Amino acid sequence: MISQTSEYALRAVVCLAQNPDKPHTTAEIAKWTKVPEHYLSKVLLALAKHEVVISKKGLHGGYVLAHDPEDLPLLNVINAVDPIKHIKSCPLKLKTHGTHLCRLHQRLNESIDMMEDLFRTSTVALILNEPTQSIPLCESTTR
Amino acid sequence: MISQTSEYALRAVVCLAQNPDKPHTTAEIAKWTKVPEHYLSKVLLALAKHEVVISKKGLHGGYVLAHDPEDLPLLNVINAVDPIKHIKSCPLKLKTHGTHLCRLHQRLNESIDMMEDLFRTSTVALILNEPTQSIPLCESTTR
DNA sequence: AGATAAAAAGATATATTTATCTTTTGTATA
DNA sequence: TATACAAAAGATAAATATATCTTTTTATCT
Repeated sequence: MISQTSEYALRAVVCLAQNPDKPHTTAEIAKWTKVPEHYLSKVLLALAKHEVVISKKGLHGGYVLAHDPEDLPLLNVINAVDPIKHIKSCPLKLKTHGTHLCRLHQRLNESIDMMEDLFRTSTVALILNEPTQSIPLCESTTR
Repeated sequence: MISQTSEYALRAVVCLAQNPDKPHTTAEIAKWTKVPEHYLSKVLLALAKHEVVISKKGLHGGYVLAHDPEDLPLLNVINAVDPIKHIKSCPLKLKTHGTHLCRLHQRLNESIDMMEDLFRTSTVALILNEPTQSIPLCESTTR
C-alpha cells in the first residue's frame, strides 16, 4: 500500500525528529532505523532534493530535518521519494470517457484521496506525541 | 497505491458484471478492458481460485461472475489477486516493541484500514449504479 | 595545505512485478 | 468419437523496484 522506499523515508525522518541535537550520518540513521545503508543514502538524497531534510557534507556533517516536526506532514516525506499518483484520466484511454473518470476509477481515486488526506493531516510531530505504548522505532536512541 | 494487477482484476470483474448474459472468454474480456490478454488469463485464474468468478472450459466456455454484483465488494476482488497486507508487528523487529506497533506504524496501518474499509463497503453493483457521466470502462459493449 | 569525514554520483546486482508464449487438460457438440 | 474451443499450467522474458558497491566531490579541522 505504501512502498518500501516510502517506509524507509518515514523511518529516517522520524528518527531525525527524535534526535534533533546535531546532524546524523547515513550510517547512524541506517543503524537506528534498520534500513540498508546504501539504499538509505539514495532515499536521503531524494529527501534533501525536496527540502525535507538538509544535508551537510564534511566532518560533523550529515542530515538534519529542514522543518519543525509540527510543520512536516507525512505526505511531504512520501511525495519526496514516491509521489502519490492520482488517476486524472481514464486509464483505458476510452475516447468516450475523455476527461471524465468512470465509476470504477472514481472509486479508486477516492481511496487514494482518503489516504492522501490522512497523510496530509498527520505531521511528524503527531507521530512523536501521540500516546502509545511504543516509542517510534527507537530502542537504540537515548530517549 | 493499488497494484496494476488489482486494477486489471477490477476491470475484468466490472466488465463481467456489465455483461452477465453468458460466459466470456479471456480474449473478449481482454479486448474490452484493454488488459494484456495473457496476463489477464493469470488474473482470471486467481479470481476463479478465490471464487470471485466461475470458469467453464470448452466450447461456449469462459468466465462468469460467481456472485451478484450486490454481494461482491471490491475488496474481495483485490484480495484475490493482491491481498491487502496489514502491519501486524513492528517491521523493525525491535524487541522492546514486541506486539505493539509504534506510532509511525499505527498511522500507516490506519491508512491501510481506511482504504480497506472503503473497498469493503463498495460493491461492484455500487460502481455500476452510481450516477456519473461515464459508463464504467465499456465503450465496446452494447450498453 | 593536508588529512579526514561525509554526502553525491555513478555503476552494477538482485528481487519482484508485470507480461508473453507454448503446451496440456478438460468440455461441449456435431 | 473426432474436433474445435477455451481454460489451466508451465516456462520464459521484460520492466521496475530494491539493494550494494565504488568513485568523486565538498566541507571541516588541524
